[in-house]
Amino acid sequence: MKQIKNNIPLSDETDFSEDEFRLILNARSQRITVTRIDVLSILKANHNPLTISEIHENLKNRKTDLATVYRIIKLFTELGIVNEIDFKDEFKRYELVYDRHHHHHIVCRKCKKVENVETCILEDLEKLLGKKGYTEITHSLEFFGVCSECRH
Amino acid sequence: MKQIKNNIPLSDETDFSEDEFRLILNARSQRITVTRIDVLSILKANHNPLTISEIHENLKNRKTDLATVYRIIKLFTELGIVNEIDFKDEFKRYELVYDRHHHHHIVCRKCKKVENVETCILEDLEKLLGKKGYTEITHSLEFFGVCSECRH
DNA sequence: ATGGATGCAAATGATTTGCATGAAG
DNA sequence: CTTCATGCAAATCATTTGCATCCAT
Repeated sequence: MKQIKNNIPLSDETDFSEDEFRLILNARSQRITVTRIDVLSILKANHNPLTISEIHENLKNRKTDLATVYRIIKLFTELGIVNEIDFKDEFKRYELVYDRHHHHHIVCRKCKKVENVETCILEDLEKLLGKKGYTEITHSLEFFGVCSECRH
Repeated sequence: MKQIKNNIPLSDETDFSEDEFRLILNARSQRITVTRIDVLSILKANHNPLTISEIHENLKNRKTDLATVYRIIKLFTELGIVNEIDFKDEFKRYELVYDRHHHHHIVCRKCKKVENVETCILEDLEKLLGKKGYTEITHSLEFFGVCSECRH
């Protein structure tokens, strides 16, 4: 499923508004449910990549099944609402596509703290790959290190 | 386990020689077995990231258990002989650290062909992160696209 | 009303582990 | 001969799926 976000009028906010979210779901005939809105809120409240079980824990005031979280996150990923991030962990993490601009992460190897890295020197590289004949190029980039607090 | 490759005299080849391999294993009191040497050869013969089961298939003239392949690859990764690569697939892939210089990949989304991307504009970025207080910084970078043969 | 979303339980599939045996040093 | 690597089978664990029920439209 292709991202459709670009076909939807976007607000000036850096976050998805709930209205925008509703538009995206409607455009794909996806129902707006309490659980889906809850997951959106959790992602909005945590500007950090979350694992499936972290999202699930945040939902546990209401009784939501893990399978449902998997299904919702899969849907959100297909709709371009969420980015899947691999930190070479055992778990995938998911982050709201809350910035309209691309960014990356640096993860502390010890405390697992995540900070954003805003940059796009990679655009040139993608152009280079375009010349090699590739189309629809995307990339994923993660940094790993030990943060100042963890370095004793 | 830290990479120890830097403590070992390196040949001028771009590939690990078998001697070098033996030195690395010896330095860590790891035994040199037929299966381990076979896995090394398979990785040397395929300068493309391989999945565990691809490695296993290459071994199936001799009867090697999948669990053994997992164990060997885990060891090789810890020894710095092999890099683990995530292509947002369902499978992890492993590639011999055959170049002494860092490189990345571009993967065709359709035929899964892998090409190397030689570059290191990222060194500047790592310096930047160093100023932020991070140490022991590494990164992982993958590109995804559709190659010219797959674009009809 | 009707089809899609969810809960529940069972299945799947990659990866790991315990244990007995065989091979490397 | 002693320790560690391997084969085998079972366990583990994240993720997926089938089905009945519930809820959004």
